[in-house]
Amino acid sequence: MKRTKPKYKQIVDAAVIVIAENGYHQAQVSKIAKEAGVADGTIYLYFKNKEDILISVFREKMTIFVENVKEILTKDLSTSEKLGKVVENHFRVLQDDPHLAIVTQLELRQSNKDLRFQINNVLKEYLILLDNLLDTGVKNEEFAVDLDLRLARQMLFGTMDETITSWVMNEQKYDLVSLAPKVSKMLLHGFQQK
Amino acid sequence: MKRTKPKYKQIVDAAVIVIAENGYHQAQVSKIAKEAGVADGTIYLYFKNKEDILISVFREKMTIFVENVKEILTKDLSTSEKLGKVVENHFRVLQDDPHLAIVTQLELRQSNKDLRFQINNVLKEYLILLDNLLDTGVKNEEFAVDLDLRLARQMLFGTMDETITSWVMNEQKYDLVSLAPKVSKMLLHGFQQK
Amino acid sequence: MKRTKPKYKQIVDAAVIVIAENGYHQAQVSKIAKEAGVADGTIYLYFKNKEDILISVFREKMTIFVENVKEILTKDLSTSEKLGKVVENHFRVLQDDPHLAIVTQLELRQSNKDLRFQINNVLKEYLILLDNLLDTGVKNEEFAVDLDLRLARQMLFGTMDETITSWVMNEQKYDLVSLAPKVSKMLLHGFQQK
Amino acid sequence: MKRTKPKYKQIVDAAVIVIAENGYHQAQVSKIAKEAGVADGTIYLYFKNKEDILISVFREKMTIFVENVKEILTKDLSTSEKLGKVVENHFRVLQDDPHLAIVTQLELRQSNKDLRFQINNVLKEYLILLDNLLDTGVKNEEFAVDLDLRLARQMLFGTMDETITSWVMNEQKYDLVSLAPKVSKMLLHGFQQK
DNA sequence: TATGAATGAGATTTCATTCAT
DNA sequence: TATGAATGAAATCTCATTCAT
Repeated sequence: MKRTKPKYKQIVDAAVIVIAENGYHQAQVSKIAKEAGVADGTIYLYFKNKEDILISVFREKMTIFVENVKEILTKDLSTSEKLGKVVENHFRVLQDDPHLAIVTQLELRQSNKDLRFQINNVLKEYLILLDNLLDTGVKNEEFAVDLDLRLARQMLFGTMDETITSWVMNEQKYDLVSLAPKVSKMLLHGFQQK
Repeated sequence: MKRTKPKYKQIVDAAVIVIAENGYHQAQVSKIAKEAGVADGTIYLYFKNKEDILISVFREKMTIFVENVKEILTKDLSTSEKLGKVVENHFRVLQDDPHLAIVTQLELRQSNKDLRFQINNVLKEYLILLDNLLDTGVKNEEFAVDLDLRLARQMLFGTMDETITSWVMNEQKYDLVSLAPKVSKMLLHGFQQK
Repeated sequence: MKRTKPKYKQIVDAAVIVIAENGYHQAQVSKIAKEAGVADGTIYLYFKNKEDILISVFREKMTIFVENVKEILTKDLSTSEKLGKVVENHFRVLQDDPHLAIVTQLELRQSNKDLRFQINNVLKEYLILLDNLLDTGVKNEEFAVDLDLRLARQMLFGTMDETITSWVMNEQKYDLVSLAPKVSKMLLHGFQQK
Repeated sequence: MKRTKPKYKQIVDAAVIVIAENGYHQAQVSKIAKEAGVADGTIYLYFKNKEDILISVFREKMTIFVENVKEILTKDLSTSEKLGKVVENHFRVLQDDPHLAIVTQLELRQSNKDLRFQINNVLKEYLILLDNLLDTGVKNEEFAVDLDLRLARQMLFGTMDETITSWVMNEQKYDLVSLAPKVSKMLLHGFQQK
């Protein structure tokens, strides 16, 4: 279960491609192995089972979101500006990796409850960062003092998620990132409630 | 493929129960048949295949949402007030039918891409009503004139959806309907953008 | 799990043939199904899993031994004569069904500990009958009064088992049943210990 | 394929431990290698394949039995007394090495027919010694003149084997060696048939 | 000699769907 | 209409063995 060796990364990347191109239920281990250029059995030197591959895909890729957002949060910007950057980042990461967008928005949701539970655990770290951001906005009075943090975060995440899913289901035909400012603007107005 | 005979409804209702109680992947046709009190083969006199049962579940239940929203839209209320009623209705219908909430928010999402595309088609009628509502709000200047209708609707639906999913994943432990006013308030501020 | 329908018996009989001809580890479910003239899946309408087929083979066939011995025990014969008949019966049943002999003496012993534990449970009924026979012989003073029943039964069963296994490993080349009198005679002398 | 180097013995001993503790089917080559403190690949410098390890286990351990029996046969004792010593030796060797008892009586019997045929070949040397002993007993008229040597040996070995297997399956809870005199006595009466 | 990462063949079981009755 | 026994395709994972170092 070495998570640093290049072969580990090879397999994770192969999994994203195979799932995106074949769909969750047609992403057999043998297909992933072939795409990664290894034998079927080799997969099991790096992953406990198939579910472990999928959760790893999500964990590895989620890192990008989390790292980026962490960096944004350290910047010398207003909370509103930071929120704008967060939305833009979320859209950009997925627009830049169309395979990943399909996997996170459509395919990985077909997983069973167990796997989704694990995915949610990974997601939690990201959601906490969003919570922190919103909390800061309330504290420094950029957002309404009586803002319900949980609802606000659900609005933030739900809006981004639905926007991206629609974009993916429309076959990524339009430019997602360019919608970020409008989305941020609406969300900010919602949070400001002056 | 008679959709009026009582047995048709029996099977749809059985499907909701079986899926809610066993989960999507454990909802075998034979279980649904047993719950409905018919033989496995009988299912296929009323439904083309398993997918057809699931899409029917969604279609039948969606009717409630659509009927309620249509009625709300005919009322003599401001667009903002109507939007509040729509959010409350969405929350109330699912709070009143916990099985249905589990099925729509968690279980049916595990279906494959094909089925989800079909579900989205059924959903479209509901989304169009939301679009109409938002459009009216823009036209009568309750909402910002430059509101991007599609994004606004994605924010509206995405927020409601994420809020309900969180509630279901928290085992429906708190009162969902009582959150509706706060959610509406945030959304309205977002749409007004004065 | 119908154990009376003809298909159940068909599958058990097919299993004996397939195991005898291919060996335990080459007796795939699909081979058994083919030999029985049913689809692979049909097996699972009658058996919980593969292990259940194998234990059923043993249980069904063991019945013959048990029935025969029970009948012998009711006869109006001396204990020594009954013991002779028991040995002869044991040899005859296996000589008459060469496939079964291979399965019980060689193939089924390759099963894992779990299955062997279950097989031993089935065997126990037969061993108890042997115990009863020996006990009667002690009580009516045909056998030594200080005979250790457990050891005596282990000698009885162990001798029969080893004799048959040797015969099977010699490809059943000689007449097994004709050896029964000599075997009984030795055993009886052992038990009598005058 | 050096059978003298210490690593060869290391591996054989490791195999006995691993099989006894994990069972035949859970005794993977990698486990044996680990227990022996060598790399998986190293095994194949000393053994042709896995089967070769197992047969070697049997061959190495069988030596103890054979040596002991050979020594007994040279002693200045009656055939009956020698037979008593042989039974006692057989019981004692296995009682003194509980791992070995489990391996020979339960685990190695799960091997496939091929391996068991090879094991029987190794066993043959031991069985020939038993044959010789019995033959001497006939020649010097301690045993019945018309004793069927093969059957007598099958009774001797089968009885010992069944007795030990029962003891192992009863988790070696009672003293096996102390049963030897009773077992010998029964066998001797069987062979004497006066 | 020794290593251990990589290989890849192979089989049980599930379950949507059919069809003879 | 209704039944339910029968079908059969399809995929994860293990582990003995190899071979480059």
